[in-house]
Amino acid sequence: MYSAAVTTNPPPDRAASPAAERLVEATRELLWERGYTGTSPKAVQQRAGAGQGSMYHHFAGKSDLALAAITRTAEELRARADGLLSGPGTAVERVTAYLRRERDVLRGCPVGRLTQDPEVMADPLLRAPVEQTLGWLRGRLAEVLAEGRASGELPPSVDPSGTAATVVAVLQGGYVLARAAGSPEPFDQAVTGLLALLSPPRPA
Amino acid sequence: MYSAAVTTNPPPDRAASPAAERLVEATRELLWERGYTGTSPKAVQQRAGAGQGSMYHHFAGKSDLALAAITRTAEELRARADGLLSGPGTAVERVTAYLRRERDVLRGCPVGRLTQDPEVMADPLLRAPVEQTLGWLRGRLAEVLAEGRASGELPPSVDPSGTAATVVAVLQGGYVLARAAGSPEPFDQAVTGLLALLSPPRPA
DNA sequence: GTCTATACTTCGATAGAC
DNA sequence: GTCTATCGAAGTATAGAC
Repeated sequence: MYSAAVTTNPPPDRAASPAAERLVEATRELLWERGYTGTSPKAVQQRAGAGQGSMYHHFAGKSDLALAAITRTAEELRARADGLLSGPGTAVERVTAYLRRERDVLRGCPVGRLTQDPEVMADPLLRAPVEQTLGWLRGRLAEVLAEGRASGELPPSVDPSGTAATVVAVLQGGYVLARAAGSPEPFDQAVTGLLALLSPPRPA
Repeated sequence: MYSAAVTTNPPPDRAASPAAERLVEATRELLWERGYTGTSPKAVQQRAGAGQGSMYHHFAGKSDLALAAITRTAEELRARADGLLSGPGTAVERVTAYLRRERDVLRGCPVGRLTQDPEVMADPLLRAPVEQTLGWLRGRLAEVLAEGRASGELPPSVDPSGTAATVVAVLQGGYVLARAAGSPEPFDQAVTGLLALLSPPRPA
């Protein structure tokens, strides 16, 4: 019941016009790179190649633009994750595929990043997609891990909910370590370390 | 060799005067709460109860103040972690103590947070303490995990470096999940899930 | 050491012409 | 729909008096 139903809908009405569309995309990029506080309307306009008037015609203001951007980013993340977690393979294979999927590690997670922005977290409208997306991801992973336990791939000692939180935390924290180190290496180490714990080399 | 040598030195010269000291503390708090971009000199002055002139007398500017604040925060984190990791108990007990230590989960990690601030990461002076602290933490944890493997507490399949990255990532990512959820619960779940994987209930 | 005054820029938004 | 003009506030500092 947690699963997809993610038909590739056309983007929301907001992006009906080309200018609005470019504004949303520019905002998505800037929120990812600089966060909400670090992103000014002017910077968005410049990256989008749109003028002041155009921006305020299509959007009520900075937070309205951010809402459109965050909503779309959250939907994308969810669709991508669900594609792998609901794909072919055993439970452990699917979790592994998700953990090992190609990532622009040094850029970090465009959703998790927003978590560090007090202005985003203080606004219920902006915060909702962040909370929901990460909540959904934990839930979906818990389902897959529960499958793995039921099928005997994973030992009964594996608690699906807890382990799901561990898995997502390793990803989110892996990004932090990678950025601190200026290298994707710690991210890969963290993932490898987790997988070694999850499916150890056939103990007696 | 990674271990302490952390004598409780008096704070750096910077904080010799009471005003400078209050400015550094105010900056530490604000960096934690709002990040570098979100922290203005004026806000620092107000929280410190110091005037414009006072601040610019003691510090060259915003980034100089931030350097003093970040340096101190990094030193504190390291001292606290080392206290637990070099304390009494078996290797797994010490790692567990570190993972379970009391934390203000919703506030997150004052060092890991800076990782999301492009202005901090772009400045080598500000970035260095972040990189070093998290690097040191991974190294120190790897040492403790290696002890645990040598003593038979942990299976030979546990790679110290990788697992150390996993442990730190779970903490950093746990903060992210907690902030997203608005509750410490996912953090605790992630830690519990990790510990269950690290020391499973006596398999055959 | 600390204060006040001043300066210049950017932020986030509105107004009204086209 | 988009442009330019304008606005009041805040950001980040410098200058010089006390």
